[in-house]
Amino acid sequence: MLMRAKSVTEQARRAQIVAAAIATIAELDYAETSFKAIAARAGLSSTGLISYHFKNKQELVDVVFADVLERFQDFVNARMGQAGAREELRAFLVANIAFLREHRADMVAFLRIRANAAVTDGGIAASDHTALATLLRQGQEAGEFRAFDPDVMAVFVLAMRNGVVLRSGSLDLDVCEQELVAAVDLATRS
Amino acid sequence: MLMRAKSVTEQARRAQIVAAAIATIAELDYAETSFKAIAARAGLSSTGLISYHFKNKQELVDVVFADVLERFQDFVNARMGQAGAREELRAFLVANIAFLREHRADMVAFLRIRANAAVTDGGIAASDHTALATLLRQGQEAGEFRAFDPDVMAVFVLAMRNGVVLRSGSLDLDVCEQELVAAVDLATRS
Amino acid sequence: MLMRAKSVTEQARRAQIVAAAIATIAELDYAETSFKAIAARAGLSSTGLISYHFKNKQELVDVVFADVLERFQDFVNARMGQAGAREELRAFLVANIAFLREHRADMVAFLRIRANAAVTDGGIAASDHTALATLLRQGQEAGEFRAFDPDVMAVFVLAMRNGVVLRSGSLDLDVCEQELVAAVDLATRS
Amino acid sequence: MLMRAKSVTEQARRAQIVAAAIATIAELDYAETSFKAIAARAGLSSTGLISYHFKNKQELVDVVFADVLERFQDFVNARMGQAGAREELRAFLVANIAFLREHRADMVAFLRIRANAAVTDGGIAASDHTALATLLRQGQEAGEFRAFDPDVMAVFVLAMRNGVVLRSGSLDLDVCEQELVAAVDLATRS
DNA sequence: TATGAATGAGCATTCATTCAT
DNA sequence: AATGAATGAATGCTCATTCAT
Repeated sequence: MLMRAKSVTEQARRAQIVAAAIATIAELDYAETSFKAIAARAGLSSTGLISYHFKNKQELVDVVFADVLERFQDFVNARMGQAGAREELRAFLVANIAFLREHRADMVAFLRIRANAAVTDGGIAASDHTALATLLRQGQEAGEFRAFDPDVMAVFVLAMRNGVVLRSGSLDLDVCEQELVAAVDLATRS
Repeated sequence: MLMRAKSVTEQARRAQIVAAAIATIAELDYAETSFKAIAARAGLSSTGLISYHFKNKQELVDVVFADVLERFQDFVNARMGQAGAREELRAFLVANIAFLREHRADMVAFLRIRANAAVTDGGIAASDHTALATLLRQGQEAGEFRAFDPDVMAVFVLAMRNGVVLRSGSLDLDVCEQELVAAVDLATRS
Repeated sequence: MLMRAKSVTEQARRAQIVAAAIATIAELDYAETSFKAIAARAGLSSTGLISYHFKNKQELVDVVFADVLERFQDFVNARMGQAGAREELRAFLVANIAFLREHRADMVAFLRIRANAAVTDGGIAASDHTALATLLRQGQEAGEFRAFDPDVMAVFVLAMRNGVVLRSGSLDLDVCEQELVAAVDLATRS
Repeated sequence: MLMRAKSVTEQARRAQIVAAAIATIAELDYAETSFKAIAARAGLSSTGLISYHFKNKQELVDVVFADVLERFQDFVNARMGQAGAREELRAFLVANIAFLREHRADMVAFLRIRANAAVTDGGIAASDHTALATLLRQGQEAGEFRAFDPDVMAVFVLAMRNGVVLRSGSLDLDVCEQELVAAVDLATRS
């Protein structure tokens, strides 16, 4: 696939639009997120500019999704690498809550995009799940976790985190973090 | 609140449209669910007929939401009423999965509507959470559950169930049920 | 033109619908007057009944217009027949205000229909004007009125009355009657 | 009230649409005036363009109304400023007929909009009446006019003018002007 | 006759996208 | 690269009218 390298200003503009799109999706509903609303938030004078920088709305959504995912993964990965699987799982959860604390809009936008299943990629979208399932499996092999279906447990853990994200407006995140770590540990350890 | 009794045909048509709306929301995205798509699925010749039977889109969505919620609650309540809180919680989870098995589209539609926050009611929408939090609190007082924040734990439990619903296309529900019951029990019992 | 005689109940229903249409046009704008609004005011269970009794909306409007006009003319004619033209003109104006006092909705509806030029008839619509112009002409020939264009003066007189009708919500009709009689007399007498 | 300055093209398009709206309202009924009819008259390819330039139909109607009113008032004011009240009243009437001669469609559209009471402004809509009533009152104080209710007389005078406007298709405006001036003078002078 | 369900054209409005500048 | 004007398809909704019962 041949594609021209993007210039610096081009990249800056795209980043600006992506940021505005995230803010818009997090503030309004996904269904209410229009180019007009994004352009207003980005201080752009025309929605045409969004179409100029992104092939279509789908591409913009995909880029937003990938952008948040990458920053999320970098953030979480930087806080993992613990010795044991239990500790690693705990670190994962703490990192998730930490990211949520600092980047609530990003996580909300991310979940809303995923909920509306508009992501074209597919592969990337599931990477979250796969990595966690792998960690759980390794912990089981190491005898740190009890016997359970790692894929299903991964669904559970990520769902709990998502629940916290969607309720983060009305919940105390310190309490959530503590309870989440405790509950997951109880549910998984051998 | 005065309202004329609805005729049998009227009720049948409304039920048909509600069913078509559920199917549409479950199949397409919530954002893509238009009167046209619903009418097509219901075999109606005109979107005008939907407007004839429902004041506006909001009312249709509200009715769909309330309809699923009522059937869900009847279904679950009929399977609860156990002696202890641990058993009650288990029964709640089993009933949830059983409903999902039989009415997957309903649950998906329900969650998608709630995710897009378009429900006018408000009170009803949270009843799920409140009832569960109360059960957890009672279990704690009875000494069956360990100490945790009941509201946060209710968020966790419902989030896990939601995770199963949204993944139910690719997961084995028997496994999910077993794992869900086990995980929640481990996370909550004293 | 052959047409079956209308039964008594048929006539009663038509009269009921016509009355409801008048009330609706007078209360709402002409543009907002729908079959639904008329049916509601008539206590009818279906707009289909209006279509059953009237070929289409145009016919209903025409009938409403002719109905008000006929009652108006009967009312006014019963109060005219004075000796001289000046007295006759005065009687015409007094009768107009009297009709307005008792049948404000009818006159408002009448004017609104005419303003929106939806009347098919044409001949009937102008009869008001023709009769008045004739009276003015006769008064001129009798030497009671000064020289003026009778058609134009008829437009003036009817316009003044219309102005009173449209403002009758906020004006004192006793004052209006007095001023109208005086002004028209001054403007016409020789 | 903050609003971005409109570009030259923008202003030109808006003016074009306003002109088309006036022509449409004057030609068709007010009730029949749709965006489609206006777009056709303006040579626009899409009704969407009207929505692009005007927030909604109400704003377009308000702008049309204010536009005609402003041009009318400028036109009339430029022809007034006479010494006495009688002369001033006469100048007002002559100016009205002159404007009608040159801008019949504008006046018809204006009256139709007002008749259908769709004007949001409210304040401006009545200025016509207030100014005239004031002139009449001043003329009475100066002894030029006889005793009458100035508000009612203002209603009469404006109603007469409106009558001429609505009949201007079938009346000789020269005759109307002459008769109007004479009739009003007779009805008001002391 | 009367009902209310059904029809399909029409409405204003929003939207992503294109295009000339 | 950026603007904003233009396009036309799509949306929810209303309407007069038709039709089976």
